[in-house]
Amino acid sequence: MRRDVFQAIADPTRRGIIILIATQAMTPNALAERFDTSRQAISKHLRILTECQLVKQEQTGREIYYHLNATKMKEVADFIEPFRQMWETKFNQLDNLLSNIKNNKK
Amino acid sequence: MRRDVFQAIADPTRRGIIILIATQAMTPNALAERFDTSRQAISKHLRILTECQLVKQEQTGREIYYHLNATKMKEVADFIEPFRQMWETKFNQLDNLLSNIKNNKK
DNA sequence: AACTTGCGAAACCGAATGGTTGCACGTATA
DNA sequence: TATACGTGCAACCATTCGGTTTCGCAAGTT
Repeated sequence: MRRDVFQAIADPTRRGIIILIATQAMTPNALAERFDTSRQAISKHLRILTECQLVKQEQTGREIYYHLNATKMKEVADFIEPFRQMWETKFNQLDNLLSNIKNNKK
Repeated sequence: MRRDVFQAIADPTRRGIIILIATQAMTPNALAERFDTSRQAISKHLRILTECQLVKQEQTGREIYYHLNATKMKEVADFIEPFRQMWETKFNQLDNLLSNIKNNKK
């Protein structure tokens, strides 16, 4: 099935998985211990993350280590980035407002 | 209902709405003309965007203009940002690899 | 060879999603 | 006042989602 990165990160458990494997690759069993769900449920999340290429598999023996493919995260960053100016200039406007109030009080 | 920004941007139509109203506030009717769905469907999307505070309403007469609240987008940026180094250093490694090959050929 | 371990896939289930149609209500206009 | 317009809301529907339980299979272990 055609998967979408935005849909993949919509689920909080999947965001948790992403954060966990960012620093170190992990197996489904190891991941399942960190969440309050079954291994199979984690496996389904990993399937979704794999389908949209947010995650890569690396099999060693009967264990499968899941790595993060951070490059794919760039798609989200590209969507967000155009709006960065908007919220940062908003803070600047607030700063200006505050400094104006400060100057008036003098 | 408790809404989540990540879930809000998971839908492509909602991302389209966000992009459209980023530059200029728009009414539901005006938005509906830009998509291949009914006005009511757009209205439901706007409700979801409003509930997670990605969007603000401004009523003038019988028209309601929807503005983007870009500040809320920062929540997504905060999640993405820690991974930026990972994909950027990956590009750097590729650059190093390429320059090494180039040097060896000399 | 028999057993255990780690894993994915399939079947099933309740809840949520995204869409539609029909309606109600306030606001402008004739 | 009667009519048209802009909008949100409720009811309904097919599909998807996230979870569980059960199973099959390959890889180690005894």
